[in-house]
Amino acid sequence: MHAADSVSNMSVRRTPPTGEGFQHSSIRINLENSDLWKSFHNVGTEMIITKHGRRMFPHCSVSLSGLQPFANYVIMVDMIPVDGYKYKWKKEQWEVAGKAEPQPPCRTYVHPDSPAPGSHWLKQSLSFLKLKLTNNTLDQHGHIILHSMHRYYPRFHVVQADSLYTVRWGPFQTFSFPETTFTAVTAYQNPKITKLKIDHNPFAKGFREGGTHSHKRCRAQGSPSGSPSAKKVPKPSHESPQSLQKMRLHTEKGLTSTEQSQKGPHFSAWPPEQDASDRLHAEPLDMEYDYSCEEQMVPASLPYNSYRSLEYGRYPFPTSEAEPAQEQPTVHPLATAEYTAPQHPYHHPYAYSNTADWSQHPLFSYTCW
DNA sequence: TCCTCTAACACTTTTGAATCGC
DNA sequence: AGCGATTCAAAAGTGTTAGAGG
Repeated sequence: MHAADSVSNMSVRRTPPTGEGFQHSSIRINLENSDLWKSFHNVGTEMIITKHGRRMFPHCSVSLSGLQPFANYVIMVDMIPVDGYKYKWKKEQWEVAGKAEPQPPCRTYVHPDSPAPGSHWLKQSLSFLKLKLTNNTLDQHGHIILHSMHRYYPRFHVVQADSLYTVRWGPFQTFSFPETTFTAVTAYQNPKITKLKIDHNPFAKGFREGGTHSHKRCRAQGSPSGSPSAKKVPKPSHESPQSLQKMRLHTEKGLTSTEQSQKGPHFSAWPPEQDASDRLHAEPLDMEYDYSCEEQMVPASLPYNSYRSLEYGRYPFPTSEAEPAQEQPTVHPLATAEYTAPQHPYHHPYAYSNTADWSQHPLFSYTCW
């Protein structure tokens, strides 16, 4: 594993630059194992989802900086559909197979250490190893529910809050990484992904190293991925420190997708807004390219809005929340004038009356409660 | 026929309790 | 008595496969 030496870094352009209500204005988030993610992304990351829940591999691991040491934070992750399509694996590539299924209940995984002071989060990287994905829409274990053959990306939320119950009042920031996009599957489709997983995932050693029944069986039956002594996949040449440094950090707060696309070529591909035909294959992350991570605004998650907008509409934002942040330092940043996406109004779920309701909200599931 | 999903399999890793020594 | 290191068994996790089901 090369987690420590590979970091995808993300900075946050805070708005406004001053104001006590935005104390975490310099929050930065790094994807710890970004090299591994990129290796998978270059092939077309697939994540197994099962009825009882399956961990992600690679798993989400990030490090934070810029937090206030004595302020409490809650760190959360949810999964956002990349687009409105479902896919199928055909002739060694992904093809669009129609419109996406209606979105399952949206759940958020809360990091088990939450809430914790900034000093705690700054000490070491955060691992979301225990986050599990399921295709069971009736799941009661709090796993994140996804549709098979659909594409998603994880979204990280850093919320300044003293408890899970005050999260809804805390200012928060949202981050995502382009290389973490994946296709949810119930069985691996791309043999290259299988090979990568076997090479990197310690739990798959039994399949990597020879001598086991499974391997002999796989090999005897000509499984394309069942090679017990699978060769180590050479590290992509683009993983040099120099190329990593080229990954300019960029976050755009309060930009519409159109505005984002005008900021640079990489924004046309992230957040995922492009035509599905552009994404049929794995999207190699060209390191020479100014590929970057940006803050993925919660309300700007357009692919999800068709599903969520109705829900948000049920919980109108208090009028006072829409005041400029400078005047109301404690107001939610997404409700500030800086947030210019009126066509996709984001309403903080003030009106959620219980955790069951919250669990259906992207930021308020009971996953880890 | 094709595609997707599930359960079982054999193996490794992780976890936590028990034990030991200082 | 308290603490840390070590050991060991159980639990949890892995990808592959055959077969079921739509």
